[in-house]
Amino acid sequence: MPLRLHDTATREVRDFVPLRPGHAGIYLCGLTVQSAPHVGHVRSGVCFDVLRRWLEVRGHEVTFIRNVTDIDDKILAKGEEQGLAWWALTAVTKRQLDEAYALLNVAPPTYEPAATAHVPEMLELIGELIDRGHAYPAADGSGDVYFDVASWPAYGELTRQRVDDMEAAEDADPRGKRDPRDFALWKGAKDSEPRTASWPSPWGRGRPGWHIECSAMAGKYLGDAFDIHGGGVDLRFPHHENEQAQSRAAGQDFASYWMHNAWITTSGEKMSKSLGNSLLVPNVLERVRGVELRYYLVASHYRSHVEFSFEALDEAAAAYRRVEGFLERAGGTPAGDLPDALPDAFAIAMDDDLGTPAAVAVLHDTVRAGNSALAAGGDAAAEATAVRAMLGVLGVDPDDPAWGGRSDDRLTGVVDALVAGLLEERARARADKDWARADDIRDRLKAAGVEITDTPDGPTWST
RNA sequence: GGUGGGUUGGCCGAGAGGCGAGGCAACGGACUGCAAAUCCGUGUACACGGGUUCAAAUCCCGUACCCACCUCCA
Repeated sequence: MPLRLHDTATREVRDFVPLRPGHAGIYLCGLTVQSAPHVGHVRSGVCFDVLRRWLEVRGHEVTFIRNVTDIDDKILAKGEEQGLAWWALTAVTKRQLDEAYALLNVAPPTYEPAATAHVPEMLELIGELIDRGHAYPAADGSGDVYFDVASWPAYGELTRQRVDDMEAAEDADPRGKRDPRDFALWKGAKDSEPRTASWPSPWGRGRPGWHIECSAMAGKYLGDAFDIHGGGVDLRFPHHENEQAQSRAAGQDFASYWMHNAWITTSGEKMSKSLGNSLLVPNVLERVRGVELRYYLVASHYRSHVEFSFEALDEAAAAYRRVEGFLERAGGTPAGDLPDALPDAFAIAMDDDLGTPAAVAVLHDTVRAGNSALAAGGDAAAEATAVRAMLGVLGVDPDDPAWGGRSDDRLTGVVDALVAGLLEERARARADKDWARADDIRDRLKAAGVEITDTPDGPTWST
């Protein structure tokens, strides 16, 4: 059963055939580091982290590149607004982003190139496009360089749009463009902009356009042809269309597969800063743990719209705790990840364009089977191992050190001793049939966040 | 105007011609001193109107509503 992935370019789910057997190269458009990340931003990171994990299970060595856009109009504007140097703003925002990814157990990419560190590569690519007749410096002396859309007949193929049908942007400033649809490869510096935000080029000082960054960096780290290019759906046009046009016009094959994750909306609308701070990752994590948020994201398909709600988030957290509860009851499992322990149905679901919802259903089926075995007095080691293997693929294994593990062993020891004392007291009360006293102890522990579970082998507790 | 996606039970969320994914919640039963946890059981859901078919949530036609992109937004 081959792994099949949905390719936006062909609009179908097709077999994944890597350019080099046993290897997969992925380029994911990262974020523009101009503001703190919200839940929607990290969904992309989580979706492609799951893809990466699954490719690895399937025996591929994965080279995963995720860029950082650290120079653009908004960054300059925001920096000025906040009285910060633009590069100071991006440094702070980048740290927030790293933290958000870490809180959701999104593995760091193989390499994370920053746009500002790759200006020479971009200039080289722009020069190549000019030489080939697909780009031109603006005639108005602005120092801008544009891609010549009319010179590339395939333009529009990724999103299947005809150039003539496209609505020209109303606010498009034609400046030195030959056609309003031509887009900037290089933007000449303006006097109002800080000098640190421009670099020398054959066309005068300036800075790169957005699209050229990704073409240059993907080419540098993955080569002229690579397997998968990913990002959010909104990037299909113009960003990805433009990237593909540039790279192919420069003679590169570029991506074999295009994968796009869907949105998270709130109140039916796209998440944005105007909706307030409530959905920033650190704020959401005041309500649920990182692993629970990640479970919520992974439980729906990456190409499906998710309407974010705290109610749904709470439900997901409850479902996840059920799984955790099973693992605790089942006792320990052998260490290490065990792809061999993955149920077939789980693998089939994942092979079908990362069918995480069906995969999660298998997870729950296995948990129920394990719980049944335990309820019947048997052992559930096989189920527990399978569950942990599945959770590992989804990046939500509770024992993954990424979640921080036991916060403080000494403290845990202290609490354990205190709770043990109270449980002994309760056991005496129960033996005396002093139910009021027994229940009082249980209620007080519960109020403190300690849940008591009576088992045939005596009570256990968890937080 | 062009392009793409959607509308599934109280809620979330899969599926894509026949066999009721899974979760959360609810109700009944088992277990328990009572609970909790767990197990067992309980649902004739697929926007609307037509059509095709032995069979439609799934295909076709039409309608309504929603969303995204065509602006340097994951």
